[in-house]
Amino acid sequence: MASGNASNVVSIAHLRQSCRSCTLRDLCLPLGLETDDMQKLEAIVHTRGPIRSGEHLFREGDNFQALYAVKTGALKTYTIDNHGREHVLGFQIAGELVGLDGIHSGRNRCNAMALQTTSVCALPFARLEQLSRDVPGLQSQILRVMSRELSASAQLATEHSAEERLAGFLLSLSRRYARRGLAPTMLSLPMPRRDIASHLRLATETVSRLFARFQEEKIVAVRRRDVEILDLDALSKLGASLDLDGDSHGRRNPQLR
Amino acid sequence: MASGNASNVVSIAHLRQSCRSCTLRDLCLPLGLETDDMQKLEAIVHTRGPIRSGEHLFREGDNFQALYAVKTGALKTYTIDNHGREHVLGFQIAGELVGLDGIHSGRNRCNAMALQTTSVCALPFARLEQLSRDVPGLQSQILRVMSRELSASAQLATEHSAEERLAGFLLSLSRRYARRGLAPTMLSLPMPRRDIASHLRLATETVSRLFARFQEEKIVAVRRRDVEILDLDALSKLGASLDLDGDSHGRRNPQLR
DNA sequence: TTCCGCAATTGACCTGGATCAATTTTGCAC
DNA sequence: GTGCAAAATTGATCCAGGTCAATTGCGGAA
Repeated sequence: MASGNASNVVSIAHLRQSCRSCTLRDLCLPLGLETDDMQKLEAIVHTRGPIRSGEHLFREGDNFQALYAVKTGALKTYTIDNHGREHVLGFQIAGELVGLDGIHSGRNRCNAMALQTTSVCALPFARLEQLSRDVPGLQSQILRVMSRELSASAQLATEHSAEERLAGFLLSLSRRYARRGLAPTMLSLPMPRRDIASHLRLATETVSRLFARFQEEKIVAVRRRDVEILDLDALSKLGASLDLDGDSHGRRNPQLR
Repeated sequence: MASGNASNVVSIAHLRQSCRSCTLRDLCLPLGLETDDMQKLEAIVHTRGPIRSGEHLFREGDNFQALYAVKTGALKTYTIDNHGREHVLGFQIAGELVGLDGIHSGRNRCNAMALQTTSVCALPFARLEQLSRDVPGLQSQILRVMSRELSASAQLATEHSAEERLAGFLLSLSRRYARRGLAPTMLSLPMPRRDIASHLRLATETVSRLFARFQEEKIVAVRRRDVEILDLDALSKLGASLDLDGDSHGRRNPQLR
């Protein structure tokens, strides 16, 4: 809590940034809103952070109060089942939303932990719901985001080989990095192998071995958490049967237009 | 199309039923709406059916027009990946909603096929969205339903043994049957083993063997598609680490709250 | 009633990925 | 720097669940 260290140049300026001037406005909820609607949204949003690596934004069972949009950094969400096993549900990077699964029960359904120093915008849900009555664009945007999450999650629940899942995961990350303007081929993974493995239902050793194999095959260059995608086509081929972004990128049913 | 056969006494009366008098009104979207709000909802809903076993309600890639609420019968949703493999995403029985995943892209993201003779209510999405601006209860209900789906899907995407998954699946079905007033211990499965297996990422043989084992252990009595739950406690123990209904039935974090 | 064909079961075997067990590598506190 | 603990890799072995192959129901058609 005390001081911002060197790696924590999260720029307090950033934290005060409004939706209108936010660099994430095209990724985040306000996407497509008019300027004055965005102003209304700003009125209910407040920034929270920095949350340091390992700290929690919220925990399973907490009262569900708000959705959170990641501004900088990255989170993982996970649950602990009643055998004490951790299950990583997903990762969210800048511009992405967490907490949607808490709406139903009024309690958070998972834990959200920072993987790096992270700041978020809190969107108090009651007010957001209220506001979305007056701002149709906001209502549909919320529904769209949830719908996309739903497709993505359903995809992840399907049966695929370890190779397909890791390839799909890298492709998903690549697209999400690209969306926020980063190089789609130079991934700097915010999470340890353990978490990737848990998310993909694999052992960490398997993830490690797959990275080694992909590297062997000149598909990626891996150096710990830095992954460079060398052969996007090859990777796409391996991961094509999975669409973890619900984004229909590949237009996979060309006959149906 | 020609004639309603014996098993198809879906009673045309049912099909004309309005939301206000629908036996499913407490399961379905109108849950918690005032009578006059329900009337508004009725105005946009129209019944469709019967859809016979094996026929499709919609297909992947179709223009997304409407959500559907199952009135009678049962559906499965599935995708075909680009290796031609089928993945069963889920099943929906009376009172449950299909099609939510199509909102985002404006196209249906999966195929919906009847497992039995089935009738549904179509809820044209554009109108539903419109209406939910005037009817706050409807808006929150939609969000709640999506949120619950999201938790459930995330759960299914986690790593669990074959045993845990099948137990969780039976428990989920049991609760869903109970919700609509059927005996929670006498399940009449609308789907073949193949589909259960695909949904749970197992081989049909594994499902079969697990049923045999559960029967061996006097946890269930299985006769083809009829499953009687004999020992709910034992089954709950096996499936407890999975919450496929996003329903927090077990209140599994007693220390919180 | 028998015949057909699919659904389900059962058994024998195999394998992808898990588990167990060492090393390396790296980041960090001092 | 040096020491230490966590993260990652690599190798050897194991096993849950898949695959392959019969066999056995069972419901419908004629």
